[in-house]
Amino acid sequence: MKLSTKGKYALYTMVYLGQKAGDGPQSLKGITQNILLPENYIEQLLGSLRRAGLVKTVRGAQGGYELAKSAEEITVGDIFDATEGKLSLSDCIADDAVPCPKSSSCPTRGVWEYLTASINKLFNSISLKDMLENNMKEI
Amino acid sequence: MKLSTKGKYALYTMVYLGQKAGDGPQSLKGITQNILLPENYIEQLLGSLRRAGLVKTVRGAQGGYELAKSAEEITVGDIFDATEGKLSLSDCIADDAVPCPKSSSCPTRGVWEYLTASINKLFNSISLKDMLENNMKEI
DNA sequence: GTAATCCCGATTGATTTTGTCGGGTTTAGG
DNA sequence: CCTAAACCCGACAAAATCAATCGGGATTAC
Repeated sequence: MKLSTKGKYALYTMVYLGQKAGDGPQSLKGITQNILLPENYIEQLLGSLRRAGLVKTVRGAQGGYELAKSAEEITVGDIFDATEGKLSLSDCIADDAVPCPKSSSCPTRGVWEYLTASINKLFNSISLKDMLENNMKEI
Repeated sequence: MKLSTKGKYALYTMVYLGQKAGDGPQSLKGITQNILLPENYIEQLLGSLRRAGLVKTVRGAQGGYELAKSAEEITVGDIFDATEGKLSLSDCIADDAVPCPKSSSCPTRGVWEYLTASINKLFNSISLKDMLENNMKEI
């Protein structure tokens, strides 16, 4: 079980924007020169983050990206959802899943639901602020 | 973020073997006719489960697969580890990772460690017995 | 007007996933 | 001993996904 690089890169990007919060919009070029990741790829991720309402953009010259809300209001779960798509351990409980014919009797269904809920709760319990302050130990 | 079908199929298979515990070895053909998954593919997964010490096999005619230990002693984490490989949200903290040059200052490192530990704990907290008895609610 | 910058869809190469296949080995039962 | 049932295993292949790359369009500060 792995996370794709999207979630990982998006987290790096958001941490960087968090560090620069209040300093005005950060250009894509500036961001990627700092976090050392492919410019065009990060651009795509920033698009997802924008559409999810996590960053806002200023277009045109001197434009760039910045956090759309405070670091307390953004969670790891928000960032993963925006870039990796909703957590889905088993299709049978995904939002758009066709109902499985044996769903009522399936002995693993409860497990998927429980695991999905637990992991989502975990992801949503960590804010960008926690990361910036390196608060992981006490959570 | 998704689990591959390996972990999912392996869970189905193990639940089936748990239901048949005590009834002697179950043939691959019998297993897959019940859980309705591709025979040759499940065979591969059973190989991984065997090498991980979760199932044991009886070779030759009338042979088959059965749990190698009691359902209490097998966890979801064991099954996922055996079939999907160790949980790895970020390479930088994997066992075989080359140490990242900026590891000490990386603000996301703590997050990966915390998330990985939490999810592993979650996976290890659910036994095959819990699944068989549908005990998820109370965990 | 122009350069800086974001926006976005299409395409591509690499990798991983999800199987399939063929033959080898083991063993119960007659 | 023979045979059929069954596991074992490595190689192969199709499909899907990932990780970018690219080219051009739209917006705006100066």
